[in-house]
Amino acid sequence: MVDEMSPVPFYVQLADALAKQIESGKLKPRQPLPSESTLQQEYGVARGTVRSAVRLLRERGLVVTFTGRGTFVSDK
Amino acid sequence: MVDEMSPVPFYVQLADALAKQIESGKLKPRQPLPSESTLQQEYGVARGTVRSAVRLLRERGLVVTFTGRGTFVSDK
DNA sequence: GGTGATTTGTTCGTATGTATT
DNA sequence: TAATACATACGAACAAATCAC
Repeated sequence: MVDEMSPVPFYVQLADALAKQIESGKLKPRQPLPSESTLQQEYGVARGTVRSAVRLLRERGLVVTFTGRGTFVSDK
Repeated sequence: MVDEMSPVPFYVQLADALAKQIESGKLKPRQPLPSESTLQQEYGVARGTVRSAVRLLRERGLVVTFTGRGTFVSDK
């Protein structure tokens, strides 16, 4: 879930949470992230918020996304 | 782009620019306007500003808007 | 090959909050 | 106070690509 009281935007909180899972090895290279719909439900946010978070991860080079397939942890 | 120094609000400048393209025939009846997101980037303004501009055009009967599809130049 | 479900991509609709003028 | 402008966040509809069967 996301911290409603934090001044940090939800999409940044979510991006940070996912980045942590990637850096800790919980999500490994080439492995898929949960789908947008799954992340929506797990974190209790709207799809647009999930997409903003994933966009950040993409901009940081942590993940790559393919239409119709999903988003995957980048190779290092 | 929009003129930061002008006393005219951004959304009015943008509406005028689009109206000009419609009246000049550069944007023809039934043709779609650029999306809100495209106009944001092209003119360097926020989405709310784009929406205010398009609202003006709608009030003038120059365009019609459909959810999930876009905004189109009105038939005359 | 075909159909339906899943997943991401794109678009507009709406509401709230903040800052500035 | 009111108008402008930006950012965030929700929802809805539709499209394109892929997958499962």
